[in-house]
Amino acid sequence: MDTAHDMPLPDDRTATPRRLAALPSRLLNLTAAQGERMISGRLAEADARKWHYAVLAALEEYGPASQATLSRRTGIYRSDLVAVINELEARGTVRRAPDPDDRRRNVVTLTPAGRTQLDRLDAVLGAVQDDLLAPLSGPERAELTSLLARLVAHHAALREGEGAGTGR
Amino acid sequence: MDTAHDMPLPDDRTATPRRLAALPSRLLNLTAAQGERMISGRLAEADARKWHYAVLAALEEYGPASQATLSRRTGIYRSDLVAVINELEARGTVRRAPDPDDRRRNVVTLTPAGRTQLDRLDAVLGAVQDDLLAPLSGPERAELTSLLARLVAHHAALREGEGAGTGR
DNA sequence: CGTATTTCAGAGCCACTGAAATTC
DNA sequence: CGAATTTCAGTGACTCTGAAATAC
Repeated sequence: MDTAHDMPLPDDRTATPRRLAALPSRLLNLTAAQGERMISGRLAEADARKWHYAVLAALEEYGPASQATLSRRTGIYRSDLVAVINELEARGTVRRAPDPDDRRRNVVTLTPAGRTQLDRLDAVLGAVQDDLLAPLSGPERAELTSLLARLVAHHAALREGEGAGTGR
Repeated sequence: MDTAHDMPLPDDRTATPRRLAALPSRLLNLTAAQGERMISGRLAEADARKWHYAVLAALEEYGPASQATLSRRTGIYRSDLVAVINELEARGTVRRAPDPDDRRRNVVTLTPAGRTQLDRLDAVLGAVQDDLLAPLSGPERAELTSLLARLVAHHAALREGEGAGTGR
């Protein structure tokens, strides 16, 4: 028997083609998009965007840093980071000041309000991860995270070392 | 001991904050983005985009269909599907004709050239999946795919059953 | 009438490029 | 001089909204 499902409706007009249904890159896209939707929604309620969290987290862990360093640590493009810092500064969660040791740079510093906000966002993001991974058990979540982390590390390493040889 | 690694360089200015490093939603984003980059690059060499593959695959599996049906099966927005069908039609891989039974509709049909192109794209996409999942063993790839598929199914089901409010 | 389909016009976000001005 | 930093201006892809025209 293969009708013993309580799945709602494998309607013919909404059925997903087999080639697409099992395509890892597609599943990654869909889950990532779902996460994005949840996160931007829930963060908007806290007057924040996901980049805010990344910057605040980097500042909390490593202390004050230049924008270029923050860009490398968060993966946000230097160009786009400018706007993010503007927003954070406007909310009073970071301070931006010229670096006296190297006058090309700004030093970005976490404020007490920023620390508080980071805690708030930690809670929000934690809840979202929970909703996102709801159908998975604890060990399964750990397994998924570990597999993804390995993929990220692998491709990050490739990006690093593409100076001379193949050029892809 | 924690120096027994052959990882290249945990440089201080490029180090990823712990909060970000283990965040599932972030790992999903990064891997999905990596896949996107690879796919759009490799597909461009075959004069295609990923939506092309989705539409061709749907047509191959279920036969001719209206654009609305294709939209439901591929997840492409009705609005955006128009351009995709235009592109496919221009390449001779699909045919679009008014449906005599329901004159609101177009019937989109796969051409022989479309079938050939689908085979080509199958090969390209297969190779990309392989590169994307390179660091994982066979069973690990299957595990990842299965976990992701469960997440997708779960959230898709949630989206279905929210009828009352929005009217969709 | 309400509903479905195709289509266009456009908003918003994101990743990314390019270049200018400044400073090292 | 070359290189790094901040900043702005802008492109292209993708998701999604809204509305019009047509037909059920």
